[in-house]
Parts: sequence; C-alpha cells; structure tokens
Amino acid sequence: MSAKDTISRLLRCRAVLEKLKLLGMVKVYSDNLAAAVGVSAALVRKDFSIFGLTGHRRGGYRIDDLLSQLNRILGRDQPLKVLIVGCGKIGTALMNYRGFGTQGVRIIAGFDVDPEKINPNAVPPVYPMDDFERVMNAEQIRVAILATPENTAAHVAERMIMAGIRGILNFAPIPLKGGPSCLVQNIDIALELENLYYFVRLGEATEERRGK
Amino acid sequence: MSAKDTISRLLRCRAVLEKLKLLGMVKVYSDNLAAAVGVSAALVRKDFSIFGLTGHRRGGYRIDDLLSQLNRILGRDQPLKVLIVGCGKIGTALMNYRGFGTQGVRIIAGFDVDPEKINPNAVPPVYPMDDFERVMNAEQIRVAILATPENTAAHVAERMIMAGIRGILNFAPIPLKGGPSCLVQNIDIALELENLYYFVRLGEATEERRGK
DNA sequence: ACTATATTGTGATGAATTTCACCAGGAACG
DNA sequence: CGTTCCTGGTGAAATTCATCACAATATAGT
Repeated sequence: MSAKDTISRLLRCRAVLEKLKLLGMVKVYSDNLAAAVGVSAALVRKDFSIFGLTGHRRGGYRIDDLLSQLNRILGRDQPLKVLIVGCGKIGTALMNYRGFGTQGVRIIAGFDVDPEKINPNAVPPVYPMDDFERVMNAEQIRVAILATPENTAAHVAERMIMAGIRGILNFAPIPLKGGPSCLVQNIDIALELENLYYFVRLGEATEERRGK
Repeated sequence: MSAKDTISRLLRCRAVLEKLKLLGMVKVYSDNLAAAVGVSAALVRKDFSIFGLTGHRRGGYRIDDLLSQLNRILGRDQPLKVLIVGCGKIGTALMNYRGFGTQGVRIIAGFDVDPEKINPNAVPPVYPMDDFERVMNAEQIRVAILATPENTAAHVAERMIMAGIRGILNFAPIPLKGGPSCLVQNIDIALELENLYYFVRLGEATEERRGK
C-alpha cells in the first residue's frame, strides 16, 4: 500500500492542529506543521495537494479551515469504536489507556476466555469471548485490537474475521495475514526494540570509526 | 532511513527461523520464509544479498547456517537490556510482557516518580526516577521505553538523552524528535487505530461502489 | 554417473515516493 | 495604494524501493 504514509502524516497533522487550536493559534505555516510532525515542509504541502487541501500564499493555513477539511477527508464525524480481545497485561492496559479519549478512540468492551477476567460491570466491561459477535453487531463495530498470547492469536483472528471485523490491530508477537475482507496492522514491540537497537549499534560503530 | 525495512524483515526472518529450528526443520526455501514474513520471495533473497547472505542453488538455505549468519549481522550475542520509564498502565504491562523473553529482550528495571509505584523487590524492580542514571550506567543500558503521560514525555526524554540513552521507544501519544546522539521510535497506538480505520472505510466505500 | 529441474542470486526494469526548484500570488507594511 | 517579500502549489528530477526475469548451478532421482 502506497498512500499509507500519506494518511499517517495527515492524521498526525490533524492531531497537531487540534493542539495548536487549543493553544489559541489561528494560522500555521507548512514549516511549523512539518517540524511538529517530523517531516519536510515540501512533503506536507505535497500531501495536502494530493487531497486538494489549500492554504493562502504568504498567509499559511487557517487552522480552522484546515481542520474541517482534514476531518472531512479523514472522517472524524463520530468516535472510533474499538473492541479488545484478550485482557491480559497489554489488553487491560489498553482498555484504560488515557491517550485514546483525546483522539476520539473509544474502547467499547473487552473479551477473554478466562472466567477470572470477566467483569460486565467494569468500564469498559469485560465479557466472555462467546459474546463477541453479539456485541460487535449490536454496536456496529468494525475494528478490534488483538492482544492474546501468541499461540491463540491466529485462531482468535480467524474468528474475528468470520464475525465480520474489518480491521485488526495485532499486538501478538506473530505476524497475521488478514484477508480480502480484513486489514491487519501488526505491532510487534520486541521487533521494534530490536530494530531500534540495531541502528543504535550501527550509529555507535560509525561514531567509533569517525573518532579514530 | 531506507534500509530500515530491510532490517525489520531480516529480524522477522530470524524469528521465523528460530521457530522452524525448534520444530526440527533443517532447510528452508525463500518461498517459505517469504510467506511466513508476509513479503515476496524475491525480496527475501534481495535482502539477503545486500548483506551477502548466501544459500545453495536448488538446495535452499540451511537453517543453522542462516541463523548464525543473521545473528552475526543483527547482533544476538547478548540479550537486549531495556529500561522502562513510567510505570502506569502501559509501562507495567510491558514490564511483565511474556513476548520479550523469547525474543531475547530483557526488562532490567522500571522507573516512576510516584512513590506509590516504587518496589525495588519486584521482578523487574521499580525504582524512583532519581536512580535512572545510576542503574543505566551500572547495567550498561542504551535503550529505554518511554511510557509516561503525554505532558511529561518530552521532559523525561530529555533527561534520558542527557543520561546517555541511545535509543527510545516512545509510547507517549506525542511524537518525540530525538537528536544526533539518540534515535527515537514513536509508537502511537491511537494513530495506528485511526490509520487502520481509514483504510477499512476506504475499502468499504470501493466495495459499495463495486456492488452497485 | 547423468539428466532434469527446482531454486538461488542479481542485473535490469518499473513503480512509488520524496526532494528540489521556482513561479505565482496575496498579505503586510509603509 | 503600491511595493515587497514570504509562502504555498506543483511539475520535474532524483532517489529509494520492490518486482521481474533469467542465467547459473547444485541437488534429487534414476
């Protein structure tokens, strides 16, 4: 997928713009956005031009206008409702994660096979896995987080796809494939750490060489 | 950075190879690896060729050989020691995350400013933030996970960089910049969800159009 | 031993994405 | 009201990245 990075950058721009708006700012330049998002100014403008987002020469962008246009494109009309399957360490942490509220993400419920974890009165409630299809349909939910152990991840994913889930954010340390009806985004934390560590050591190596 | 994806794929290959080895397999073809990692076979071979990794025509790759070569390149000589700053929901979840052990990642300690969270006898232990520099130097640690709330993230990151941390995996919902001495990898879960949701809706839209 | 064949390794090709460069145009200021 | 000059928009260039195609060749089977 090619335009994925563009969308990711636009989403980050929106988050930045909302913060700037709260700070009372009215206008913003592509430089500012670029610095906040961590890319080049030209790329921000290019991303905007792809979707026809327009500003004012010499005047930058009006934050209000830009935000409403971005919301139209990215779809911020209603909160993004999400289910979580697997209420272990990671799952429960995400259920109570504060960062979601400000970004319009709402965790509707969690699910687990362990009777110990069930608690329908919690907020968000935790139901037995058997209730997944019912809640999903009742709440019209299309996106779910998978946070089960590795050995059950593939099986759970298959069930979620069968139920009609259209997008899975997978925290299990095994890459899932998805299918034509369901997109999968894998987040492998150990992999991220190893990747980071590789480039840290790489930097140290070249640094040493330059020091010599 | 361009070769980042290549390294990421090689890391995934290594993980797959280790599983295959545990299963008792001896040889593997680029097709197999490609399917397990989720890329094309040609790309796997191309990645290998960049680093001079070689197999046998018609014979595929000997898992043992390939693993030792990959370990040489990617550096699996010793476990990857990591500190966690911020022992809230996400931080504590990561401290006890089981997926790390199998991948050679070891959480050495956690840190927090809240006296309530301190527990030097836990495994891993949780120390007050004041001890960060001491533990980092004593254990020779270069990579840390940042899992504090958004408002303190930038400040904490600065302190970590001052202390000499070379890589930060940032879970705070605000992108951090890093610097010449420190790489930063941002993981914004809300952003990932929104990104996923965008393409889910996009798929539904084109699906509807095709249905008409 | 020998052949048929499956698989690797890689140069060439092509696509996608980012950067570059620069013009147009409107805001700011006198 | 006019000038200046900064900033956006965008086509072209460059770069990066992945795919393709195929010769080389070692293996498996006979």
